[in-house]
Amino acid sequence: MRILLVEDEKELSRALAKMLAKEDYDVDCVYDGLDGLNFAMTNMYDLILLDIIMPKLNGFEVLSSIRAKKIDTPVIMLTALTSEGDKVAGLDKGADDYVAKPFSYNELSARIRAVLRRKGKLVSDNKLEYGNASLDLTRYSLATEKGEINLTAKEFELLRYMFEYPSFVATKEDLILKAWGFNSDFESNNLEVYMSFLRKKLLHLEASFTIESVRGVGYRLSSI
Amino acid sequence: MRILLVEDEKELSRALAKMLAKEDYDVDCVYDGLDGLNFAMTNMYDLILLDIIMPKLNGFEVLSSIRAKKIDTPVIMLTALTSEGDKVAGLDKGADDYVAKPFSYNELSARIRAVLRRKGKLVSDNKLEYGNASLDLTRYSLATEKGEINLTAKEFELLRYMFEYPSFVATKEDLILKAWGFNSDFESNNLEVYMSFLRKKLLHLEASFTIESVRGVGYRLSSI
DNA sequence: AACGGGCTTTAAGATTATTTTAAGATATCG
DNA sequence: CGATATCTTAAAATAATCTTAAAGCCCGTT
Repeated sequence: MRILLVEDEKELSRALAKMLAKEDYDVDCVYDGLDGLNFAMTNMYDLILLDIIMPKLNGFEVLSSIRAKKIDTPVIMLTALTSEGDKVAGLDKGADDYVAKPFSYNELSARIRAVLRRKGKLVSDNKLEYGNASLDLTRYSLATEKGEINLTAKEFELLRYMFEYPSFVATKEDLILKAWGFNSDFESNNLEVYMSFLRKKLLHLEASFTIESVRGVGYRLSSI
Repeated sequence: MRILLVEDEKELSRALAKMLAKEDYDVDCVYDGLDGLNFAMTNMYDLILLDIIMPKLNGFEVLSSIRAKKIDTPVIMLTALTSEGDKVAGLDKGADDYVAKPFSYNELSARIRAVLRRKGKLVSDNKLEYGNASLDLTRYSLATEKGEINLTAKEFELLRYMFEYPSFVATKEDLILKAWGFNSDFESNNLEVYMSFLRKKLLHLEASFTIESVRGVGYRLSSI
């Protein structure tokens, strides 16, 4: 999941980014409202974390602008303001949730999952869905109406990435990066072997979709 | 997309050009403000990356001059100056964004996309449109109201180039360069074969335009 | 320290999609 | 009408990907 973090306190920003990365979110950080607005406009994020008190444009202004442009990316406001009035103002302008500083990381994490779930990006607290299948992020398993099957670590990372960005072609580079990490100058056909494993499991579960290969580029999910 | 890079530090320039090329931008490099201004005046770029501290004319001067001539190509200023004052000055003079050195490549890349999108050069983050068709850069596919069809790597590169510069005649040399790379002294009719493939797919999708051939020169998109 | 089980990697041959070649058909221009 | 350029199609060549089996590795257990 891609998260845009708009927060002018650099230290807090860095700490949050690190923790979010640890939970496998892909995070972009910007440090003022104007950049926040510009980045939000690319419409490529699954969630925006938006501070209120910031230079140039405050969080409320950013929120109003992006909603005015019909960008419906979910937004969680982060703020030191604790009054109920401000909270209501934010929700009125189209925020999806509101977290008062100081907050615990666990609280933020839970609220992020809650919002993603409400917006249909996550199914239940820790599941991703595509077609008739559901990928359980806590159990490393994949299920359809035909049953549940366990995935190995590599299978899981690969499928998870494709489930998170189901409309994209996942490039081979990105997939290798996700499952094997940085300097994996793969001259082997390992990725292909794993795609074969996954396809076999999808077939076995009678999934309503397949993994298509896009020659020279990567793989994509595609409904049958 | 065509980018003009005006940057006097040759090493940085070369590194940036390489990375931008990897993301399929067409980059022209110049190394001082005067050349920057001259090239910008051709009005053929989708974006200008403009250093501030440069020989002959500095970035602010270049920017003022091109805006005075009603050239509205988007401009992103690149600079070592970190003061807010300079940033504001640049934005006041008509810059569209401002990136402080040192910057990460990801940041620049995201800002470029944000600017192109704001300026209407990109439809959403990763689609190009022409007539009733939309070329999805993340899916390597082409869609109209009749459906979606997958493109092979070569088909995609060729059509992408024509979608990016729809008002121009794409010369055969440029198209071959894009799809096959440098030393492709093509004596074959490969390009024509691919144009035939593409026309067949456009017909199948009931596209509102065709690929016209311009005898002796190349091809152009043309509404029916 | 040896064993076993599951996961991961390697390797090789089979398969398939893409790309290239080639040749005849069709169009354009002076 | 020739001469030249382009179009279309099918078949051949190429290169990417698939699949399978076996080998290697890691980790917990004995």
